[in-house]
Amino acid sequence: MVQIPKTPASSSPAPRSVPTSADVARLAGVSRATVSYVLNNTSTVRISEPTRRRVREAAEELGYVPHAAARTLRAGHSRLVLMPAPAFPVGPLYTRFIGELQGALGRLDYTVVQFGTVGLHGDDAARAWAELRPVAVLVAGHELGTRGVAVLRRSGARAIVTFGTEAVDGTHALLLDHTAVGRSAGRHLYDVGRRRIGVVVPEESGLESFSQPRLHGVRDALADTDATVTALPLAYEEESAARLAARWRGLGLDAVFAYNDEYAMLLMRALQDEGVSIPEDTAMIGADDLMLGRLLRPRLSTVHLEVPSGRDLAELVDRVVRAPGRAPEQHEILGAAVIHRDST
Amino acid sequence: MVQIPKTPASSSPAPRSVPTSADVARLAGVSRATVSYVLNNTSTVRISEPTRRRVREAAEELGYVPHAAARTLRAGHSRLVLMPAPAFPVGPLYTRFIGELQGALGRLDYTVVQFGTVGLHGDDAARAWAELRPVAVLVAGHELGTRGVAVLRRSGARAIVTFGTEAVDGTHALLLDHTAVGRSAGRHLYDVGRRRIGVVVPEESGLESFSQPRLHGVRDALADTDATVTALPLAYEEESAARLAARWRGLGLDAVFAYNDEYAMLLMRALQDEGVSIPEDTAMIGADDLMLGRLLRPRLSTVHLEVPSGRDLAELVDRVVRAPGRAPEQHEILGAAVIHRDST
DNA sequence: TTGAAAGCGATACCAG
DNA sequence: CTGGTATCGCTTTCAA
Repeated sequence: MVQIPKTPASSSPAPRSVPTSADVARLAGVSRATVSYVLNNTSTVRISEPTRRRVREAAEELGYVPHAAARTLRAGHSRLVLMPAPAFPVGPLYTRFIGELQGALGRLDYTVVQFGTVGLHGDDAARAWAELRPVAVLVAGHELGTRGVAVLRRSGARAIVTFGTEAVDGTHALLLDHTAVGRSAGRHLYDVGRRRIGVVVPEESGLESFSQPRLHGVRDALADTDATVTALPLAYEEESAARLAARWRGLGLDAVFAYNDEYAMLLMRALQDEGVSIPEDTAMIGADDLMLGRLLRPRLSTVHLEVPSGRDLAELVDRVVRAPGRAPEQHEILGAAVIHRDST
Repeated sequence: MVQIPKTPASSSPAPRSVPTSADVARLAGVSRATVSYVLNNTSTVRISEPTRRRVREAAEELGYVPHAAARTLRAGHSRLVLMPAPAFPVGPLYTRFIGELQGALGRLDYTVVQFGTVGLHGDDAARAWAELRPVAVLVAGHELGTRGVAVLRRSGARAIVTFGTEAVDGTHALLLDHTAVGRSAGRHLYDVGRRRIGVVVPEESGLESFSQPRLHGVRDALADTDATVTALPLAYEEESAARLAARWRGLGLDAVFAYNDEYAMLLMRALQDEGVSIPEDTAMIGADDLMLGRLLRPRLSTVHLEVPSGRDLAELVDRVVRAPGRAPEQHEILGAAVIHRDST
């Protein structure tokens, strides 16, 4: 790591103690109850305008900030919507989705928080989340067992929304059926006349839940045809791609679905370095519709994923929180559309 | 958005009420105090082994999960380390950093949480964070004014660590001096014999705090030379790059620092499509040392950023939390090293 | 070695 | 319209 010289700067100000609503009440000359009424705009009770002003001014002057833990304790539940922080680099798609979700839920007065999950797994993770008594949890289905769901439910979570390839019992499930991605890719390659089709399967761990369904989707799409499907393990490194490219002609493939655009770029480079021409010798399609696909030559065909907007999910969460008795729903939310460019 | 058909599934289990430590005590036949002692491994008090077991079994059987809010309220502070969730796509570098940080702080028994910040700014954001009474806050310096710092301090935050281009008063500052990146790039281009140097400045908002220092760094490095520096506004879109490439020959540049590897890829493509050859006509260098740079042809020279590991930062946070009286420190943490490949 | 009880801060009854 | 006050779940003294 980079050197860290130590440079003392200005000294910190005297850390006065944290003002509470009692302090505000004292300064405003009212009771704590009144402070609470005013600051929460409680409508069931009428407070005179001068009193309101005095309270607000006192709060302002003291720099009063309500104590979320106290409120949570009293209320029995927080306004926290918990989701795990992603453990891998996320693309613009996901970032935008999260941003929308947070914005929308924020407007509905929830607090969205991404929980650091490194080192915690299964039921331990569920317990750690439950300690915060979140009102809702959004989580990948495979991170949550039946026990985890029970723990969260019992700890007061009103909405548990899972996403992944299969529904988790007792939760609202958003099904991301990646076989659809593979099916689209497979069908497209078949339609452009290819019959010996390779499918890149990343060797990086953590990607299996995407890569396997994508592979199976291709198999699915080509099951009743004369086409063959070959799985091609590939690590996200130049050497791995070079090795695969070196034995490419021996494989006798005329098309490849490269898992996604990034793996496609890696493999395209290696193949071109080997003198394999795309799309003439081998057609190639990626997935995710990243900018970089448009910057490759030939321009990369890709499978564009359609996911719901963060706003839609926010609405679902709010609906479930407010009607917690509702039976869990399952939503198929992953759409796939081929974007045909020059590489196929 | 994708269609969402509704498919009811199994009904949810009976939502029993949340077990508290009192329930555990009752089941184990001990007092609540004893439960607390056992579950927290309090060392100042000795509990018999059989009692410990009874308590633990009771907790297990009830699925007891402690209530973080109650604990926080009692303790006067949480173990929460708060940082804003990034509002833009982050690369592998940042993801790894966050992962390490969370892991390391988790091992020190802190809970790292990324706070959804969309729609909140300045003092409002600081107040929202303060409500959670975090023990530490990690935040980009420009998101936090003097008032924000005061609010957080007063609400009990023991460590406030800012990162950014300049120190924020009253906080421990991690200085990410991006001028160093520009300086490295500028010096390198000069060293390989280039004199008319362009610097890409992204038009996307939110990137100014990186792009401006990088630009100034180049100016800095070339201040006392015969080289010229030209700022080149560029949006991350193909058309914008095409427009820039179209007037490239008129600009008469023999080198360009492309802000980072992604903008470099965008511009390289556009220039090559215009028939500008790299590095002969124009040398190009990126930054961030992404995988994609190695996949371009020519392979992209780049500025590799050296940032501290998440572990180092975790250690700093822990140290500051435990010795809150300490004067704020300023650390220069950004190292920059040129990786010379084929594009310069 | 264990238990009783105070109290953290905010809220929502119920009296006045 | 406003003020006491009990309450949420947990930790931690102090007594037994």
